[in-house]
Amino acid sequence: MASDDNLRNFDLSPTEAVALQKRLAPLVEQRPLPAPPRTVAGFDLSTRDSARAAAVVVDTGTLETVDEAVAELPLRFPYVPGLLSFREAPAVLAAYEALSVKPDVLMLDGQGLAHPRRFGIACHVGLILGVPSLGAAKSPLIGKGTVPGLEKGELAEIVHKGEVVGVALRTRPRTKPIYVSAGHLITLPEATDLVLRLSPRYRIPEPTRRAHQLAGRR
DNA sequence: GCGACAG
DNA sequence: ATCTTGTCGC
Repeated sequence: MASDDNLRNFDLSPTEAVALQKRLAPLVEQRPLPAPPRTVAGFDLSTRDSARAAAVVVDTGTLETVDEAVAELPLRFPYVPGLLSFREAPAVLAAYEALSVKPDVLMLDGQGLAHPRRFGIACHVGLILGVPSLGAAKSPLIGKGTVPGLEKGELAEIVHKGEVVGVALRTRPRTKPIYVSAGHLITLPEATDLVLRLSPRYRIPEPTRRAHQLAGRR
């Protein structure tokens, strides 16, 4: 149908991409997960001439990797802050399709609602797939001055235009925080809890760490 | 108008 | 993201 064609359209100019974000942002929903998630898939990619995306599905209870996949696609959009999904989402979606085990939640390396137009890559991918998603970024796009306490688990809300759009979360003591925000079909508290539980030892949550390793460089 | 700016 | 070895600190 026509709506599906719109959602999957990445053949746009930066100006058109911004317009599309404004049109799709209202469709993103923040709501509780239907049930406690058993699996979370982390996505990451390495880029050169083409983009190599990797997806790793992790069991939230044991932290074991239960499935993984990679996909390679040519890069067709430049890196523009605020428009990351138009560059990375095609490869991420291909990696998702290649998975045998479909995850309960998607963890993207970037922002969700903590975005100037409330439409970071986690919102975009989650909306396209209709699957709960969250953004766990290594640096902020908005909310730069938000600093949480130094102990693991401490957080500080990222407020933008009067709204709490995410949190800066300390996943490791005295180490730079991870910026968490809801993508689609999940709440911020749920996203924050998941990221923390999936970061038992390192700053970067396990799903993302493993996907980063798998995407590797060539 | 001048900076800032996920990966 | 990518270019790149050793090194300081918990």
